[in-house]
Amino acid sequence: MKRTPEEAEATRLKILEAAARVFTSTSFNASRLEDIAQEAGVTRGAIYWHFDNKQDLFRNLMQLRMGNITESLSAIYLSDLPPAEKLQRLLLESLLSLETDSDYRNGIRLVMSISSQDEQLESMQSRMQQHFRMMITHLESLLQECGSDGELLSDINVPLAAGSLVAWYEGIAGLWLRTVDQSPFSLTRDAEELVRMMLRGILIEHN
Amino acid sequence: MKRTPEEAEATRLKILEAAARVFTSTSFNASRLEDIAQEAGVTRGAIYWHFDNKQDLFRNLMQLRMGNITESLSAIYLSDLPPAEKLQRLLLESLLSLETDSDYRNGIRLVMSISSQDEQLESMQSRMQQHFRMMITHLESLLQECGSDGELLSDINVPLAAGSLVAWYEGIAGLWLRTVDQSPFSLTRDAEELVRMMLRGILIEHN
DNA sequence: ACTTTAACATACATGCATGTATGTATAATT
DNA sequence: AATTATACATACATGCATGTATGTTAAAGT
Repeated sequence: MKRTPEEAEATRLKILEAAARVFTSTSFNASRLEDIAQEAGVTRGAIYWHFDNKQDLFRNLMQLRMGNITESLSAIYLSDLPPAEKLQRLLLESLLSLETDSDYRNGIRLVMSISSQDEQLESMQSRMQQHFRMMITHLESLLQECGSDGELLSDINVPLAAGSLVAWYEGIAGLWLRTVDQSPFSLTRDAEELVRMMLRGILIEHN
Repeated sequence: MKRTPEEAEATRLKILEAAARVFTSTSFNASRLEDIAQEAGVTRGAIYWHFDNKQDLFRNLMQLRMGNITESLSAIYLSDLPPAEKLQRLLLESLLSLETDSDYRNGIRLVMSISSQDEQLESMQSRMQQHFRMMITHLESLLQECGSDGELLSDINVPLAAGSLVAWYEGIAGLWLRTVDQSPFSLTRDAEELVRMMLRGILIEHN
């Protein structure tokens, strides 16, 4: 039953994709390796061949998805738009991607799911903290640039505003992900207004 | 080993308090009834006497804490302050209570912990959804009143603003609860500024 | 005083998901 | 062509937390 390297890699990816579906459809603990294997069309033996254990599988999946997320965001971050526009686009894109990009959505869902989970995942927890701190830092420097451009309201505390923005985004994402079908708002329709409302408390408006 | 009704009620409360500590110190699944019993100074037998099972224990605890939370908030909500001030105080009090009131903090922690947990708690999940929808509805009517007072920025979509406020609060609370010791902000110091920043995008400012 | 029943403690049964050990077929190596 | 190592499948062992059944003590009823 030996496979070619390409076949092996294919089943590895199938397992990861199946894991993504199962993990995001429920919690880490409630996800049985048996279910993941079945979803991938293999047995648990295949999973234990490619990954050390359940936690390792989750870690690999997270690393993959978090990479995608930060990549798609840093594309905007590294562009040469004016900082105020960068900020607005960053928030807008993040919100819209939740509804339009199922990979991104499931990635975020995965990321948020470990917030208050088992301590088996505490290494992931600290990685997440690190991730969010980095996001806050990025937003801080963006806001700083906005300040240099005179786009910032006079009495804004930059680190506080950055933290508030990240928290706001997490909150919106969490609320929307929980409701999905019967959400109080549609992102494709309302994202722009949500961002405008939020930034109005931080940036100077000019139309 | 029969106890007086007072003694029995005392141990019931001891179990609930112990459950609160254990449940909030980790996840629902990772919390063993053995640990809770030990924390309460009883055995699992006592727990199974007072409660049907683990889920029932959690449900009773949630009901208790959610009652306290909504009670402390509706005190402000039902006061006869002008709506704009009510809104500001509601958000401010909610944030400050996180840091000052450990019962409230643990209640919120409990509430937020079931966001993406086992489907054993799906009845709790729907109750939570209901709870947050009610909060959104309350905020909507408050914002509506603000509108009647001419305190609302002209182009505000009230339901959207209400949802955004709830999401923002959840986000701040979640971020703060995860960090606790090394948080990017201190609530007692920064809550007022956070609220001002947030409401500036919704209400008309006058000083 | 005797019986009953409440409020637990203790002991036992059970399931269930994980992890491991072993089997097997096929690709790669010599 | 024979051997070896790979990529799994299958079978087995283990632990562990839940739930249940039974035992025990003391308060309440009669």
